[in-house]
Amino acid sequence: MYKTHTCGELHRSHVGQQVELAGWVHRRRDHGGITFVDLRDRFGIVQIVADPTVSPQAHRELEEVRNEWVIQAKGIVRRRPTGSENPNLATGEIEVEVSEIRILNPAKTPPFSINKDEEVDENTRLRYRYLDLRREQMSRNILLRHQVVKFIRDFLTEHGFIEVETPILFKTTPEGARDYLVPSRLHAGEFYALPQSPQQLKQLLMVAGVERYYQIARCFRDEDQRGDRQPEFTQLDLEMSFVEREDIMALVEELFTKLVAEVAPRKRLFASPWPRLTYREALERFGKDNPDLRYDLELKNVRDLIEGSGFKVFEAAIAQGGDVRGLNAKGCADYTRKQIDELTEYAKNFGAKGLAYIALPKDQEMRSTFAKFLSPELLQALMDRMGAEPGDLLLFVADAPAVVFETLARLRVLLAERLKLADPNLLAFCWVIDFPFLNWSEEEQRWDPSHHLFTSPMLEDVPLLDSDPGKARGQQYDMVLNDYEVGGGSIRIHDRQLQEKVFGLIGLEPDVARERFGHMLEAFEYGTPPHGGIAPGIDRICMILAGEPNIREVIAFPKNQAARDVMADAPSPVELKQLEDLHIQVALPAD
RNA sequence: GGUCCCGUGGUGUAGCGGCCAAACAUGCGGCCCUGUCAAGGCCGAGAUCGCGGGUUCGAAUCCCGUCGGGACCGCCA
Repeated sequence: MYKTHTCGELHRSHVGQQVELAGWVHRRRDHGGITFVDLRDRFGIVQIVADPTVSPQAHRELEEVRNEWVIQAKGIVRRRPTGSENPNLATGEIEVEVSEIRILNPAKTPPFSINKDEEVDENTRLRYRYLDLRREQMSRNILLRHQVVKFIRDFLTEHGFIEVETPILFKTTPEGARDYLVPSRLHAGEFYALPQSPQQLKQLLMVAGVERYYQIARCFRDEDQRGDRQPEFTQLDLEMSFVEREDIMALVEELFTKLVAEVAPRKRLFASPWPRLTYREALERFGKDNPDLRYDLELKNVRDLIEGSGFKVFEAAIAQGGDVRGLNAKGCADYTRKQIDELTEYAKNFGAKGLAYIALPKDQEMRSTFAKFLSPELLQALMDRMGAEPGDLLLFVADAPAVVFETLARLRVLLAERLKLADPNLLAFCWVIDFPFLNWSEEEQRWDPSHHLFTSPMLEDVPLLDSDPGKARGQQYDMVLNDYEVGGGSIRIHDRQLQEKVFGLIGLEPDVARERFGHMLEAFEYGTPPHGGIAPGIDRICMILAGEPNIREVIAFPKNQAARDVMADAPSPVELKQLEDLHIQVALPAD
């Protein structure tokens, strides 16, 4: 070993000890006569002192040394002279008086500073990710991620789970996201697919009698990127046999409640036990099924109040089966026309034709897009419904229900951001349950599973699959945290007949279903336990626990928005020979 | 496929028609300095303003295109 101690562990109890340290030069302060170097390793920073009268060799070597050089230092730990302790440093009570310095590897000046927490262009950070990861914030994030995964592994192991690896080379499932394909050398014209999740495999492990499975599983989806989406990402994939919805939810709730206390003690839970919302309730109150519960700003249905008011915009929407709902932007009555226009423009992105509003300034006259239809009684009724008082701004959307929900949900998030309503130290976990089992897809003209095609309907709703499939509820549950869906799961179908029925409902021809999922159907005939599971997203959870704005900050080597690794420059062209081995011809787009 | 935003020394910013062959901070190089810890002092090097075209007497600044990056929509069972 190059070191007897880590930089971070040294303490006044080590005073008098001869130590050997190795690490990176974090900073160097050359006073001419005496030189200080902050030596950094993963565990912390310690000050080493080179006094030319004690060791001319060490002092001379440190004259050469620059930031990020890798060095080894031998010396004696001693208390710092009184008055020169550094309370900002964990090791600030002591220092190491060096007797010998060995330069292990010099370093070029890095393209950005490692020892300072300053904004750097992300492209540059990604090109030099190995340097970026040396920076305190990134190394903290990577450590946090390790602690999260470690906690999960320990917790689940204690609860009788075993981690089983599943294949990365598997089979295409065209009904989900776009697959990443891997050509087969041995089977010309055939392809493996990288798993979008180990869904089928974990169910087959239940058939195999594993009963309690988990995996820190890499998943792959070839879709466009977002701040919370990468082409490859990591899920805690988990499955249990002989359980019902409640069992999974209780387990996961306990897991993450304890995890937060352990690895993010400075964060507070918004509510424990976690609130549960039905899908319908989430929609009614927040406009979406992954609501941020950290603040109120709830949607209110005002259709019954407004019906018959004579305001054409509202009446027309209602006549077409639409809704009228609103939000109370507390204290925003002084928004200018321009600010409201901005909100309106934003709302139009989501299909709303416009925004109706009532501004209620204190000491001034009310302003409204539909003032002349607002009788004193109607105004009062609206204010009562919206919980409004002078100073507030009421915003309304009248449209098809889906548009109303989407628009108001977006406005709610936007306003909360502007009004700083969301406490960044709060973790608002909640469950959303009772999802519709199927959603009607307009463009495909058929039913789509709202979760995935192995999700079980509520057993009491199975008869509805024949009579009124849209009314059936699924045994699905989503885990939501601060405006993000961080996990989804369900009780699965474990019966071949029911599975085939669902395949039929979503328009999978029996022969296609057998070709793609024959192994599942067959397995279900060999004694399959009732089972279910969930798959929380590790990246998103770490991102929120770390307080980061995107998932790339908690992934050591992420891809950029164009799904490129800018450090290694992947993807890249390959040798013709490689393509020939794989029986692949490249057909580039014409232009 | 679409919408919006950004691109100025190594890094982060300022400048947004002439005062700019570009300013500030930091970093970098040299010299001085024995108790600093974002050490300090002095000196110095470093950008044809992403690229191409256009408008103009004059462009970092305005326009068009292009490339790169980011946010979002579509997409993500």
